[in-house]
Amino acid sequence: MADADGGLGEWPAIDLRRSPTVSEHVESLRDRVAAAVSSAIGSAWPELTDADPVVRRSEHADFQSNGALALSRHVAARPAEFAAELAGHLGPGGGTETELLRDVQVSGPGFLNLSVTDHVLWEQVAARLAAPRLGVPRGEAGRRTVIDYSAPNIAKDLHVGHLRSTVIGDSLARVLAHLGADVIRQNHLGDWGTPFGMLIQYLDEHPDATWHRAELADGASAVSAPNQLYRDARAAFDADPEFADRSRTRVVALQSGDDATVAAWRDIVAESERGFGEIYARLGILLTPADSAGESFYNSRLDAVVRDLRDAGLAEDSDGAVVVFSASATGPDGRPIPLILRKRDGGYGYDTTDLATIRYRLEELRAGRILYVVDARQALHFRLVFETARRASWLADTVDVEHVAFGTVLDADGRPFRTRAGDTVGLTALLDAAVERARTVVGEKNPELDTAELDRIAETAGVGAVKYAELSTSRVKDYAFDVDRMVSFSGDTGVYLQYAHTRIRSILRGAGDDGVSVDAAAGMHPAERALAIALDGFGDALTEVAATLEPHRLCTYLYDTARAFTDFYEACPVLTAPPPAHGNRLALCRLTAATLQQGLGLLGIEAPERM
RNA sequence: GCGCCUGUAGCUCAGUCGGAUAGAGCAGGAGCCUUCUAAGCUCUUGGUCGGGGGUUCGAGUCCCUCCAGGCGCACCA
Repeated sequence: MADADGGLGEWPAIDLRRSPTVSEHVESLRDRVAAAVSSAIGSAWPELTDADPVVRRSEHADFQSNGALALSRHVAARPAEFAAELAGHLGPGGGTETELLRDVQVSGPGFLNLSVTDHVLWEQVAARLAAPRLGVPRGEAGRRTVIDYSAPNIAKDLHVGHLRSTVIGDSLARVLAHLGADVIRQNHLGDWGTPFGMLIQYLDEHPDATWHRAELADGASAVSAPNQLYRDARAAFDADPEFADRSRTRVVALQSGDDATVAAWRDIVAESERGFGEIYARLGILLTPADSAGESFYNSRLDAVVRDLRDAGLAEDSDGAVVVFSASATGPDGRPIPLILRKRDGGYGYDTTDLATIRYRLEELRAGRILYVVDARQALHFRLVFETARRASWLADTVDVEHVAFGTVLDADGRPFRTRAGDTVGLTALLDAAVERARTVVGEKNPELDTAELDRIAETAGVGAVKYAELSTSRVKDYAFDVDRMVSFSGDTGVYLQYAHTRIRSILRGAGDDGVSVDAAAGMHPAERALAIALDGFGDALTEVAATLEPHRLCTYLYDTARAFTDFYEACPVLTAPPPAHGNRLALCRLTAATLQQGLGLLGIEAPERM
């Protein structure tokens, strides 16, 4: 399993013909080019100092600046004239950037096509290989970030509906931590409420029920055992009104702290958490019981939430309940929508609990950023919770609180998976199907693998395929759950990335342990250029993920990079190349392998040595 | 009724404060393994970017409006 930092190993020291300054942060070429253009704009038009030069990757050159199109009007020039003037302050024959830029061309209505020198590209490759963490900036350093994700219900199986929150939240935790954030993971378990009366009462009346993992026969799924208990108890609850009454009495006993009842509750929670732990381990999810802060954790804080909102004048009595009416949202009757702090029967619901979570994370965890990775259908709920927290002055403008929403998982018929209904696809069954498929494919492609390694690779590929399928599409859209597509191993899939990585490792094994020497004076094949430029953008991609909280941008980046490598692989022999191409290409291989391994690691996906 | 989200190739999806002929994958068609792993590569077929207005040098992207679908809106969480 990859560690929190993506599992990047040690790399041999490299020998540089022309040694650049080795620093932890290697500024990306895009940023360097942008700085050069910005500087040229400032020297040509002092009033435009600090204007955005709008430097992007380009199909027509290495980069392009679109700044002239928008900026020219500020100095009463035509865009093309502006661009031509700007070009004169850049590049060969112009300014002082001959080292960075080899070509500057005005094109179209005022685009500035910018190409960097081979020299500076090789230097970037060498610098990233030499730098810790591939030179990625620590842009999130010092920011304490709480991430709430996964949140399964005790005594129920994790199913496909939990997959998005779990996988997306985990990847965000990894990316933000890698960029230096102080990440605190929170697993908001559904570990409290009326179902527990039913479960505990059922156990009390059926002492012979076998639901602990230790009691199960070999081969039975320990994960499902508490779920079976839940189904049995539910069936009894629905069929027997007297049992239902006894269950309700049991809920009261739990809430009032009855020793035997609480002990039974703890037992059920602990057993379920062990089951979750098995799935998390298999999926490579970082969550541990230490990250659990479920509904029960907030019990002792709920009274204070109600009291303080009352004292603040925000809460009021309504129909026997205590509520806070929204200042911005209205319901079908035209009246403000309430958050229900205390129900008419005196109980608390999830409105109160989530107010307690945000308060705890602000006041006790001292968070600077709080992320709730939760289904998009909860959007209004979180809007009201955040609004109330602001009105109560718990939440200041300096803290970033976001509902990281994701679309609903639909079944093959386009209907949402129901949490409460049975017959959802369990995660274990899904993973087993993916791994089985992978086992077949791996066995065909690579028959000489022994059984143990075949099993290991199939697990890595199958689990990776499922996770990549969840991560590679944009968050907010609903999506149809399709097992066949998920375990498909061709095209834009996790397996493609893993496979690209293994091809590189194969080359590196063939090269032995030689140190890599980069000759920055050497020329570059077009495929080498494209690969080097792609590799240089790793930090930019990660920074974008941290800002947008969209891991699919990292997937897109890695796929593009793997494709660039594949082009290079087809066009540029490595082991048989003469110097200096041999060393330079080996350096590209090393950096690509490291970038893919690191990037996959930040998605929570392993990068195996062989497949 | 109000609010939020979505609408891009047959299917699944990308599309970077608005940028150059709208890109991938899958599926369909034609090729490529004496050469570092063919889970790959090359070529090819396929588009009124839901419709209509507007903003400007330029709109899939921003604004307005309509259409279609999904979700949410008091005591389940």
